[in-house]
Amino acid sequence: LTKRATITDVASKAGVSIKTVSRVINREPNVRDSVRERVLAAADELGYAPSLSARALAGTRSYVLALMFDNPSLAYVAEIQLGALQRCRELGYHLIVDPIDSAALDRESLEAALAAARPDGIILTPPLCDNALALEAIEAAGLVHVRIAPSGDLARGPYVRTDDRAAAKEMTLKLIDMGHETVAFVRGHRAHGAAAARFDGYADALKARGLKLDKTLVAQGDFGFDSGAACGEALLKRPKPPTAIFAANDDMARGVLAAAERLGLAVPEDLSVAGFDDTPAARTVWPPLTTVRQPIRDLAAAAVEIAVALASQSGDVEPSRTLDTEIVMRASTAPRSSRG
Amino acid sequence: LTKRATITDVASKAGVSIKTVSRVINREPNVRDSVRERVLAAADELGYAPSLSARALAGTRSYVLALMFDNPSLAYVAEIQLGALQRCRELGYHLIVDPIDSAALDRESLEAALAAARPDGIILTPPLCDNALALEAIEAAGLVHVRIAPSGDLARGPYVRTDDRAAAKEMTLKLIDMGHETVAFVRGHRAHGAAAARFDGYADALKARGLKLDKTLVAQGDFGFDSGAACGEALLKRPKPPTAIFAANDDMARGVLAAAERLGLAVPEDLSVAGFDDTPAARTVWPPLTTVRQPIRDLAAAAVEIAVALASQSGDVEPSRTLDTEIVMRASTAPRSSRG
DNA sequence: ATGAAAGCGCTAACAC
DNA sequence: GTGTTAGCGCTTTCAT
Repeated sequence: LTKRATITDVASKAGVSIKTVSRVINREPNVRDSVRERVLAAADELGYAPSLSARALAGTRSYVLALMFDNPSLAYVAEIQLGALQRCRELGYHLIVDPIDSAALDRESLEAALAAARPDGIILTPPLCDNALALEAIEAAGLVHVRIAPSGDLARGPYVRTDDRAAAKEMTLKLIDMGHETVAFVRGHRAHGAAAARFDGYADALKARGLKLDKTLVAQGDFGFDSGAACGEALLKRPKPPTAIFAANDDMARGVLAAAERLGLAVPEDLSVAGFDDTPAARTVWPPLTTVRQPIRDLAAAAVEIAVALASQSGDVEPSRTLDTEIVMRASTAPRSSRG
Repeated sequence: LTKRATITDVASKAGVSIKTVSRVINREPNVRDSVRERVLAAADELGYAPSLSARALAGTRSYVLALMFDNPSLAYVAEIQLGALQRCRELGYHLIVDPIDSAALDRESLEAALAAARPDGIILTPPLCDNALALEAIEAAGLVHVRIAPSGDLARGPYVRTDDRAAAKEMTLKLIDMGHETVAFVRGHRAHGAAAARFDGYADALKARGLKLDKTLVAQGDFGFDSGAACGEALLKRPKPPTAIFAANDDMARGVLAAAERLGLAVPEDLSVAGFDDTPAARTVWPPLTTVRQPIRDLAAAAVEIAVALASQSGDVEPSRTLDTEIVMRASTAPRSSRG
């Protein structure tokens, strides 16, 4: 491994002082264009890349962002990571990932985790982003933090999210407009903010079409596959079963699919099933699930952008953003048939 | 954010020089026990944690390990990460995760990725750990690397793995000993080394029970769900269909399950299905899959241990390890019934 | 608009 | 067994 070029190498090659190189690298003002170009050329030729360690040691920033999560969904976390990582690279930042055991969460271990890598900012995924203890510790440490898809308390600080309520409304409307008069809903975990928003969207849609909310058509799940199966079975065993079931996430929708199968119902001929999230499993299950796709990577990338901007205090960024979702129609839904 | 304690603070508090503190922190010899304890106590009281940046800048180690992967299975990568992260923390190391687009892999981008964060060592997951280009670049950079579950070329360098061949043999034996005379096999992707090992294990088992390998009972898949479904259908449509199908991974086993369902076969009454990997989906599919569990976290943790030991040249470590697998019996397999 | 000098917190090399 | 000194590559502060 050949030794890496340093700021001194670049400076002498460009015939300037290291401070000038520093200015150029950090996009600071007060450098003549001609000098700037010369420095840039020298840096490029030498393959110069500033040393993170030296920068962190000398300066106030660490050029590190931490992604903290306790999300049980591996697929979700993996997508978040990918999106965050990519934008971090583009911005010259490093990302450390920090799985948190929220069951054993205490102030001390949190502070230890924060102290370990002195990040410039923290990205929080749900449901950790709604954890009071975590938020308090981070705020007390005075660290920049950006929440991804927080449940509520939007005023508390920067966040990025999608409009789950609007998306759930749109999906429900699609089902109704396919001719399904009875669209049942399987709610998500009570503690999870997205669960409430998605249910509200379902209710919005019924209202918009002049249908009234039938509480016996709403089952309480917990976002897990098993709860979806149980809720699905309960709903389908009713005297007048629904012809469409909209579950608040894909895992529960897969559970509904399993229940339908056990009861000998054909999907989508006898029953339409829709999910939410567009997890990888939504595509591989049979029939493939109609669902709502969230731009998970984009959410993470946006969170990184905001965190970096906030940490470097570079001008004013919009500290929060709401991104669009997309409905993905697949084979698990169909217009209501005469059989249904 | 209150300023962090430095080595100087600890030194003055303990009444020694900073070098002595350094010795204690780095577990170097030549410190009296009484002094060591005094230093440790002072460090503890001050909440001292050495600055990564300063260490990296001054020393030869960076205290950073890189986890490079291009594995399409999010669940696998997530497990690997968890295991690696945990051990890294215990060893005072940091982990940076580095998703690689192996389709667009070239020497230049690889070197850039390696240069970006000057890690002390690299952990490679399959199939990246078998990528000649990647290995060459890393070796050329003179970096310590540990491969997780490499296909072959075990002499090339340190690795950790499980004995897939032995595990597949064991699973096949279980199926045979349940009374299944015709156990079919769905092979994994040709380029993936584990695929070959698992098939070999299947063949070993047949041989061990004096059965001869019937090539028409072996289907070629690619580790994907769809290939499993296709292979399953082909196998089950044979004049004399197998009563058990062992797929080389869970995704394909789920495909086989889907095929059986479409053909109206009950699992496990008409057909036993087994997979490999114990992915989360193996538990949530219906019926839950009998499969082989790999100690993925342990593999990652072992890889980290080896990498750190190698990077710090601390004594001699066994540079490679083979960990045990475990067979998980679930409802997708049953003794051969009269119906089968 | 540019530069000189002083550290940041630690390890390395050598004293004692 | 313990301490001293000189950097590592950068940012910061203050001159010019």
